[in-house]
Amino acid sequence: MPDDHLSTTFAALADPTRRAILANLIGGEKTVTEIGAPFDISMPAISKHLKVLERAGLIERGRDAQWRPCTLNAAPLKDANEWLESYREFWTLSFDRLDDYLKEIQKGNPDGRTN
Amino acid sequence: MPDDHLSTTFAALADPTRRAILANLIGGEKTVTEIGAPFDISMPAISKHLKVLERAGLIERGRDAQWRPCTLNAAPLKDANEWLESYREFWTLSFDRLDDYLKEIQKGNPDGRTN
DNA sequence: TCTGTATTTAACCAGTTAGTTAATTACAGA
DNA sequence: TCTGTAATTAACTAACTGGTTAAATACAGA
Repeated sequence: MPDDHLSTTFAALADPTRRAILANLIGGEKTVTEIGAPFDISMPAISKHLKVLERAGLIERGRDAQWRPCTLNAAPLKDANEWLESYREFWTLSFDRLDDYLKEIQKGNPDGRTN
Repeated sequence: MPDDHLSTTFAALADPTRRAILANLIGGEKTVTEIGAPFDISMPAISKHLKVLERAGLIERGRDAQWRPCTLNAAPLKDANEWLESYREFWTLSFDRLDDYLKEIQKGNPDGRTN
């Protein structure tokens, strides 16, 4: 995995377990055990996922006795969102649009415009 | 890499070469050779990147004699964008906000609110 | 200081990724 | 049909990923 900021963020998001962890942290600070509870994998596996999220800057880890509470840091998602944003005009223009276009023709609107 | 839709999309985006290829296709249809030209890697390597992008549904490939023109299909980015969108309220609330908060206190606004 | 709980590290494994070079396929045109 | 160009496939390699189990570390409290 290349080590630039955006690549690290997208790579961290390319795993459903990690996305679920982030979603879970929306509810606020959680310990590692709490984070791991919903998943059917070992604690070391959770620990590794947390390390990936931490390296991507998507979580922060505190210290409270033997607990290491994690909190969400969504800041890197802002950059990811900005990257995606420049494609916004294209995702409406893709297949969906073509679909609409074809449906429009079938309805007897020969120039295919919906507005 | 897990094979769910969103994971495949994010994984495809987790590489700067592939993101650059997509950015390049904003300019319209391109052949494989044209796509590869800016990069210092072999054609087979480009071919593999295109296969990853195709599997993620981010490009489509046509046929014109011995050329295989590629076009951007941004549709999968819409889902990625929607996933990110649910974190929007949090990325303003993270470190940046904390920064603002600290600056606000220093300016002598004891309750740290900007509004 | 001993015990129990929370978490990480070490060592390992199977599968994937991103790249390589060499060979192959697909096609247009002389 | 032969030649040149476009692109993919094959075979290989090194590094990374996501998981495992077993061991180590860090801490609170009796």
